[in-house]
Amino acid sequence: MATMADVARRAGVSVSTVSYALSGTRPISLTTRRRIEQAMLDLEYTPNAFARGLKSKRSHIISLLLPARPGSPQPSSLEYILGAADHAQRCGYHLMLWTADVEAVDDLTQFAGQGLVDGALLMEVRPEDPRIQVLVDAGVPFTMIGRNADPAGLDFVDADAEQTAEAAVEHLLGLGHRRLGFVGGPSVRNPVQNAILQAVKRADAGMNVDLVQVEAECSTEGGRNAFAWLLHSSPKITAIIVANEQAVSGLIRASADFGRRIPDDLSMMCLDMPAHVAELITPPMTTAGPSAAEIGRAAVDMLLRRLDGDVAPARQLLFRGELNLRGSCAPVRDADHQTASDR
Amino acid sequence: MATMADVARRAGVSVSTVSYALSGTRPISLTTRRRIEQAMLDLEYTPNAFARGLKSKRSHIISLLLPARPGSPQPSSLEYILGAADHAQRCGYHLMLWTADVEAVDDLTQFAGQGLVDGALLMEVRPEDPRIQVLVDAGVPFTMIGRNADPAGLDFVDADAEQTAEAAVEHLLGLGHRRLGFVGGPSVRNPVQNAILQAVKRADAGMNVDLVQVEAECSTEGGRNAFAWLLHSSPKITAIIVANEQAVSGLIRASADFGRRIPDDLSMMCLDMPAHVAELITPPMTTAGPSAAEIGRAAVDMLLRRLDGDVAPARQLLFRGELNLRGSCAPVRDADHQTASDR
DNA sequence: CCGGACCGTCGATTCGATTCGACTATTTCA
DNA sequence: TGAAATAGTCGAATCGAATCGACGGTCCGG
Repeated sequence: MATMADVARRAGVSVSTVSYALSGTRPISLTTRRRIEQAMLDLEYTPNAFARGLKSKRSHIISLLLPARPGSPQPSSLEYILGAADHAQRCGYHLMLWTADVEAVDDLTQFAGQGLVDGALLMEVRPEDPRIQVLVDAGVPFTMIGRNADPAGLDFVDADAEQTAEAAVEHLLGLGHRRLGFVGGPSVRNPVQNAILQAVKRADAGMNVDLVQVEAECSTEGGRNAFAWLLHSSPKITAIIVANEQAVSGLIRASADFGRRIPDDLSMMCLDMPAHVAELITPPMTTAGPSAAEIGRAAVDMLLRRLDGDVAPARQLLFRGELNLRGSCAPVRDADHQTASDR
Repeated sequence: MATMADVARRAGVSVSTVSYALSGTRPISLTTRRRIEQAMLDLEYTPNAFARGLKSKRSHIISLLLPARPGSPQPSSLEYILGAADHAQRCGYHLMLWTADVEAVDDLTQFAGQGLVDGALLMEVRPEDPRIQVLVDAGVPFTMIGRNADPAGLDFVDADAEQTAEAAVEHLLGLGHRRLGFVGGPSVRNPVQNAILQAVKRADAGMNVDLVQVEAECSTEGGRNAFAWLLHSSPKITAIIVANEQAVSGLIRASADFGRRIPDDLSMMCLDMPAHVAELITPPMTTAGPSAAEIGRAAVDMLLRRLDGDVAPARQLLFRGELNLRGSCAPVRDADHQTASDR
């Protein structure tokens, strides 16, 4: 309510002096500073965000671009959001949510053009993501959480898909599994899918590993279908790696329907699933992947550095995915090696 | 980038004319309007949010106050957030996240004083919630999602705890259960807990229903402890109603440890758990409660109405909780009536 | 045919903070 | 001792849009 002019009047100085006292841009004598501070306290003065933003071209607001149809939420999104929001706040920034679809280019253009936000965090980045060009054109600095097909020259934070895939594959091979399945999401050219393939190839030193990959829709039904397909293409399958949170329920349900007990008959592991969700599953789901909250925080850090004038070449940060062993993976049973096709 | 002055120059009119053309506040001739629109297109003009906010005292930003320690997120929060964000956006508003703790009164005071937001949505409202006074003092209109101890005169949207409790209790009694348990959260004076108690009392027409209530911490461990306590105080218990998402994993785990199969030996039902989470559990969890996304939307609606100058007395909206029957509740077995104490 | 009601437009002021140039008083150094 | 640097403060311009009062022109009714 109170304005700078009010404070100035009460402290018996000019408006500019108050401003300098607040920002520290120019030296102010101790006595004057004290009077001003007292006046600010008395009047409960809070600088007006708009006036400040108008003149200084800095809003201290960053936005989180999260294309999300409400109704089919990914639980892990929440971790990113909270991780980012919390950290941004600690750094003196506000976090604004932008949920419009990836394709809503015009809306985004307008949003970016308003000058409301200092920068943006991009989530659910697609290989060819139209939002990137919009932000570049509008001159809004941004950091991606995930990455597009050609991220050269762009800042991003992402899970280390190669390393995570390797850890996951290694674990299952170590348990004796040789016939693996992979369930991905519907996104084109999922980097994780590729990473798994590579990891299997690399590890496959005469082990004769079999890998079947399938893309599932993000729903229980999608998971069911994926499971049926997997079993159809590789009846002797003993372990499944899932990179699609929303399909897990269907996979579990279907595996029960097909009479495959987890982990006795079938091991299952999910990538990038939050711990509290994994704990809910019976048996508790073994997972692999970095902490979403931490990635969110790192993305904020990276963005804020740019806002502070960092002109270094594009920074790209990968997060190691830890393996969280719970109860959904078990050593392969010997019987499976011989006769696993007759169920 | 382009300003109103640029547009005015290009269209050969004055700044004020452009402004009137944009807002429609005063009549503008068709030919002039067209020239202006063309100029705006040519220059890709977007009104500056700060200048607009400074002059008009309206930011078209609302904030969502969601005290959340990242690390222990409630999956249902995400539904509220996305429901609210999406709807706000549709209504031409931006949604800003504020994650500071309920007790961080000073931070909130400053935030509210900045004039950045037109209004606020309050989540995780406590019986005695200091944020309420802060917002009232700052003159920031707000709507609560949930309610405090004395919500008279305040706008809120909430689940209809009485009705939901009644539906839940009725369902279990209908299945023959007479020894019930209730697991609540750590919040003081949880209205749901009370509602359950009342519902049991009301329904108890000589049925001789037994109800044991316990508060659990929001964690797997909390759920485990609650289960042990429940079993200790009421060994013959056959059904549990849970109003604490984060304790469910512990309850499930403990019930397995104690050899109680769900739903054969023990029925379990969770209030206000999102469908996609309930589907993950084995067996799929029966739930009761309204749609979080819908509540989020309704809260936005209510708030925006106030921002549009609605001066009606406080609006208070309760949402019916639908029962979603999945697989975690079953008819009580007759044996339980006679000898359920000897496990 | 003249006065008032409207229409369409413009100039000037305002919102509240930032910042540049200028000015005074004091200090520093050659 | 005089020139230059420094500390401390002020006034005024500025950011970009909203809005009020005013003004010339058109139209209508009496």
